[in-house]
Amino acid sequence: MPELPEVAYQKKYVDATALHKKIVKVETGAAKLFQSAQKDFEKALKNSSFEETTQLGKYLFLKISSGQQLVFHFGMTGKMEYYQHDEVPKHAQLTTVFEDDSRLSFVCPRKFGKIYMAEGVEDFQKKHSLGNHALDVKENKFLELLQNKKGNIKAALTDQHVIAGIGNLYADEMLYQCGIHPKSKTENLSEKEKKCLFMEMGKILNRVIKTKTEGSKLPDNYLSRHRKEGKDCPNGKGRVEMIKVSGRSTYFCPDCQKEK
DNA sequence: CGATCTGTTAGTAG
DNA sequence: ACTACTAACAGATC
Repeated sequence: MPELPEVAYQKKYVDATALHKKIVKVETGAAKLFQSAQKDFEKALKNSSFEETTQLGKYLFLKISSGQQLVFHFGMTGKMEYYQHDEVPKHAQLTTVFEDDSRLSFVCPRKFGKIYMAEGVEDFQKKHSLGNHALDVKENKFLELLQNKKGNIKAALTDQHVIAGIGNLYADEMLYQCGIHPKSKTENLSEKEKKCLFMEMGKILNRVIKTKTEGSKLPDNYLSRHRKEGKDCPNGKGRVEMIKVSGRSTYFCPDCQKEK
């Protein structure tokens, strides 16, 4: 569940289900996800409650009564599950049992996720030198960030130290919508192209958040809906191709996106 | 069976 | 110091 829109959905989910309930019991799963001792998490969470949530890129913060922040990174397969029964879901890595006997689990089958305890959001951001939340970045700042980036544009867009929240899927979408080849050097992009990327970043992320919350579909002219080799490009004549860029599978239309 | 998947990070080499 | 590429992590799904 990993890029910014999916995490936004998880935030809404937690807000709607798990706030302000006293935690009476804590259960932990695979040790490798925990970035400090599991005992410390149990100690901090027990008899506390979740007060509010904050999102920064692909990270979700749950503030507990002490002011500390429980932080989740969803890896590739993490998600939150709230439920009333006492059968713990498969691959639950952290489960908090509330006073009313309902539960919230962080479920993560592939165990690529991470769980931290932080003193504050800004503190955490600094410590991990994360960029700002993609939807909070202003156009000027966006242009400035791309100004001195070497390498291909896709790597720059998905670099969490530059901007937090864009992953493989929506980077491809942004590049497709702007007709930019994913291997184009960032320094070769025109002002117009960079401004297009900025605009599409906001448009796409907000659009995806909306579809996740409403359960609706993305527009047909989105590449995400044709993300398979050989599929017809929604714009016309091209066919979708898959290449590796910075080690990641990258889908694009060679007809709409020419390399620079 | 093998290929693929929305992510990060350590290691290596330049 | 920065940049670029690779492997590794682990399970589900097609």
